[in-house]
Amino acid sequence: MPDADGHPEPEEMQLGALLAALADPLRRRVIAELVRAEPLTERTCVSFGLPVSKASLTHHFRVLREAGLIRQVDRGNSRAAQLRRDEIEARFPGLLALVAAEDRAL
Amino acid sequence: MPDADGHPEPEEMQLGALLAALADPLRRRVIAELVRAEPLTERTCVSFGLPVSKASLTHHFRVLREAGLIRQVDRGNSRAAQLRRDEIEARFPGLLALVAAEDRAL
DNA sequence: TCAGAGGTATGGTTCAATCCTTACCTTTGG
DNA sequence: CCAAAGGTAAGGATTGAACCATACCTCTGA
Repeated sequence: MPDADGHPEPEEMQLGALLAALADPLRRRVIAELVRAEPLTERTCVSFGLPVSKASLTHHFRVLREAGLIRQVDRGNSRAAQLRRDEIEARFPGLLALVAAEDRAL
Repeated sequence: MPDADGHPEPEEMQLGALLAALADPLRRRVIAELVRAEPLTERTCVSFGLPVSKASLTHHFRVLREAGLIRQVDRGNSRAAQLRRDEIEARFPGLLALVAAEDRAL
């Protein structure tokens, strides 16, 4: 069962949900940046500078979280988003590399 | 430019379109079967036994074709669908393996 | 020649994704 | 204490995806 914040366990991750999450260009941009960053990088939603409202940000990050791509942890003032790199790589090897390899010019 | 039937050239394939096409479980089922089959296997739309109408079949196979996943060639009586295995593998290595590795119990 | 199989096109419905605005909560930091 | 920042929730508009029924086209094969 996913935890209270909707993080699925690795064995609960669904390929369909991951692909659907990554089909959106904004969400793919977030994941691509995290893949290219240092392994344990933590970022706030706002820090990606996506051209949408705060409410839409919440939506997109929920999709990423519930698919299992990111983990969001409470940091008091904010919620830090972190790529679940190793867990994804173990279950769906090569997936993150595909996203990272995409042309940066979206 | 895609040809008259909407087949994109390898360099025209968009990761977003491929992921969106593969996000649908029926379409993923088609691709998974083709990946597991003999390399040059040709199948008709109907042969996959998908639980949708003929009109919906046309829709799904168009999505697969326009994303670049399959090639549909005229065989007179019918149109044969063939996986564009090598072209996809060259441009998005590992993508097909992910689909093929998914649990067969959809 | 013509019935049937494989596909496509059209028109229309339904449902979900995306997006926004507004309002509100929590924590930090002055 | 209180303003500002990060984030969520609720409500509503818009768009597109998926689906079906029907009609139609083309080719095969009896």
